[in-house]
Amino acid sequence: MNKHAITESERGQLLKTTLLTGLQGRSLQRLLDSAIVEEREGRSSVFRQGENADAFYCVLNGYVRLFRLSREGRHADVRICQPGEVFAECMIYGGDDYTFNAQTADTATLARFDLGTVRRLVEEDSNIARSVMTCLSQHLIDTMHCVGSDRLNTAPQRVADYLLERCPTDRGPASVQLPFQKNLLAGMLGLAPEALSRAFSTLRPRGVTVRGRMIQIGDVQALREVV
Amino acid sequence: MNKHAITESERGQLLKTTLLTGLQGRSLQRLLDSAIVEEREGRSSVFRQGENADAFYCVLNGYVRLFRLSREGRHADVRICQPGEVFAECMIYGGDDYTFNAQTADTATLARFDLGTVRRLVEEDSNIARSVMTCLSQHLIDTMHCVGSDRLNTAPQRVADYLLERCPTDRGPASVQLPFQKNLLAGMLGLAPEALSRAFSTLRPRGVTVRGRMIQIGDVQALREVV
DNA sequence: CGGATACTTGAACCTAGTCAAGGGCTGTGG
DNA sequence: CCACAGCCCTTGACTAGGTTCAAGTATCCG
Repeated sequence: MNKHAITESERGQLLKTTLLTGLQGRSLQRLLDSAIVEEREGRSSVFRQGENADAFYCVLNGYVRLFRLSREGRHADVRICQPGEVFAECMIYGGDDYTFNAQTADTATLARFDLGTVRRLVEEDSNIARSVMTCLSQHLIDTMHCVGSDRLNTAPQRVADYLLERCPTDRGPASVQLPFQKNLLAGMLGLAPEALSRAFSTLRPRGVTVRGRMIQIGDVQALREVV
Repeated sequence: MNKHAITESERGQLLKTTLLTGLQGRSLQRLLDSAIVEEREGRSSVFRQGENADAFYCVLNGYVRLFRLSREGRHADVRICQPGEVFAECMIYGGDDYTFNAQTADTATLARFDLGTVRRLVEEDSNIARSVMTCLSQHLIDTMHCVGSDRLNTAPQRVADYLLERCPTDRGPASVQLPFQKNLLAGMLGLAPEALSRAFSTLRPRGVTVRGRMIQIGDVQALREVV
């Protein structure tokens, strides 16, 4: 792992993230100054469940899986973090130890924020506090949505949802380019890779064709009926 | 529904909640002053998904189901809120509309906090901001835990988890009194009521006996093996 | 071109949901 | 005090959806 201060281009990427996008001026500068950039290999552990929490992160490049392990060693993804997303910011005010594991999926670039430092900034600067609250709120809403979706929707419905959310158009044909391996998409939707494959097969009669990471949708309207 | 200002005994209950427990003095007083108490019938809707969000709540008495509906009308609980718990505080900084439904399970007493008022308090008072962040963080952690648990554990494992968390002892026999109907417990664990019944049956050979809301555990150690 | 990795497909199994019927508790009214 | 109605919970039978294991195919990368 390679650590360094923030470069100009990384600064640009950070500005687009949920955490920093509402900030300006001095607040922005203070938070940026507290970050360190880490280059990481694929499948490197960022932190483990039960470890003492000392930092949270923002993904600049690549993907990070947040997951839990059962005692028999089975593994379930809880969230897949994409570039621009923040994770483990719940540890700022959420207890001493990480409650899940984080691992890079591929080579990834992360901005690391020290928890102690950010706690101090949050106390002093209400703009930063607001950014953290916005971030937490959005994650909570998304995660509650995930619970509901897991409990209500079948695999093909979840896949259709995912495609429709990323669909540029409302009607007619469209295509969606997956930004990562199907493996990650499966984890994101709470499915085994095989189940994802089968879900795509189920959607084929509805006009969904898959070639590698490129998904063609015959008719967006028709796909909406599946959900 | 019956609305009124906070009585002395309700004030005492509120002080024990996640939101207020870290506050004192002026911060506490300001937040308390902004609340209104509502007495509600069983199965009364507190708010609906898609409605404009204008308040969040704290449960003083009774239980509240947070749930989502599928388009075919099926229903999935996302969280069951108990006395002392706050819900929908994610709407303070989380978007304009409620993203789920809230309904009382039985007659319930709720403290209602106006979102606009609390937003102002949060901006002005960093203690209140910290309380909100703590609350959001804990909910996010709990909800992520829920996703992981849904994806990793079977029904009997989830039931065993629930019992063990509420178990007064580490070893030997114990008993747990359910604070509500099994119906609610089923929703909390993401199960149909029938599945909860069957889960209890599965645990019977492991020394778990059920009579009404009273659950007897023969040996806590043995039950831990199930998980 | 070769090897590794990711993806797909098939088959057997298993968990949980659904529908339907029966048991048990509670509260009400005769 | 007993009978009955209503509700909640349990149980059974069936079904659908997903997991697991295993084998085969495609794809990527050296």
